[in-house]
Amino acid sequence: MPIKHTTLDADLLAFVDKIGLFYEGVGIPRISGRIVGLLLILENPISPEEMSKILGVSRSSISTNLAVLRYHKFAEEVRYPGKRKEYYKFSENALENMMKMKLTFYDPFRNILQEGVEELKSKSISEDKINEMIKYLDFEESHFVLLLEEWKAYQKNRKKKEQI
Amino acid sequence: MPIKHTTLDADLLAFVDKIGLFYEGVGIPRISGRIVGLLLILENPISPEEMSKILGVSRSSISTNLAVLRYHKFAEEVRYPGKRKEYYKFSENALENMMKMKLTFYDPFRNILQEGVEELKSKSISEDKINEMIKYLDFEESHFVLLLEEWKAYQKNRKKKEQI
DNA sequence: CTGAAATTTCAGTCTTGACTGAAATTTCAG
DNA sequence: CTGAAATTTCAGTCAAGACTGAAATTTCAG
Repeated sequence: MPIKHTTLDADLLAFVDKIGLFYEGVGIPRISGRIVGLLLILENPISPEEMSKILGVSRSSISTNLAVLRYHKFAEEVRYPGKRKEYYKFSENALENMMKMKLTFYDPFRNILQEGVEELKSKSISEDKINEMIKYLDFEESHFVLLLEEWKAYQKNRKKKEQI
Repeated sequence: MPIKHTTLDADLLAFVDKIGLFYEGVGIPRISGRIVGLLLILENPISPEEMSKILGVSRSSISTNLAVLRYHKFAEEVRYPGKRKEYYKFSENALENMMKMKLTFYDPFRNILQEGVEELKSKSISEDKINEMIKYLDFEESHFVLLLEEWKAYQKNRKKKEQI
């Protein structure tokens, strides 16, 4: 049975808003950030309807922002049998998904550089700076692969400990 | 003596524009991206005046965009004695600087989370998701430190080879 | 199946911030 | 020092996109 969330303590709301501001500064809609903040502090899943009320934001805006959070696997849907409403929680593997996103973040950029170097060989351009950048991106990607592995291992280990 | 850059082959301009579009997609002004592209392919430093002409962008816009590229140590000023103009090149340590930026990128976010967990202890919030996120950020940062070290070592080694 | 309850979509508004041109300021060659 | 040549700043314009409310669509409890 889902829990009802009606309002939020001013301090908690402030916390949620700070996260929203950070998101905005990084070019991600502020409401997305505020939803993330909300999901972070709440123990139980919350419905879009409730988010709308707590954050003072239109229901439709919640809907579109949830769509992208869902798409990036940051927020996860939860359903309760007998209830028609959707509920959301902070995704189980949100952090792992976050890392995976970063892993492929520069792929399009790398493609541009790679194609550039290949197609523009004839022209009188300086290739070395571009090649160095490609090298750097590969370097970074390979490290993210390692980071991802280690994080997963760390998580697995941590969950084992919790069970004891 | 600086070299004059007047126009750019259509293909090269297309390459430069693609980089601009990637930047825009990531929330960075497109012109910044186009300047970076320009600096990447050119062998020799270029003046803001020339950038303005080649990119078809107002002189003032070049100026403000250069200011942020300079601030982030992506572009580097070059002066020629006897010439009043400034010239710019892709910064020598641009990639290293890029990495350093990433290293501190999440610091403000981490602070928000940390303060949140401390100040909001009394309230009935779920701390574990926040703590896990902090853990993740620390994890990522420590890996970036390693990455930075390795990149510097790689660079040093590469430069030694070149000298031979 | 049905229709009430919910979510999503979409056209329109509003806000933010990128870009421009003109004015102010700075920088040096002479 | 001087002033011409360059850069920077700033007010104003414009465009992109975040947010809203209403309409369309989807989803299930009954």
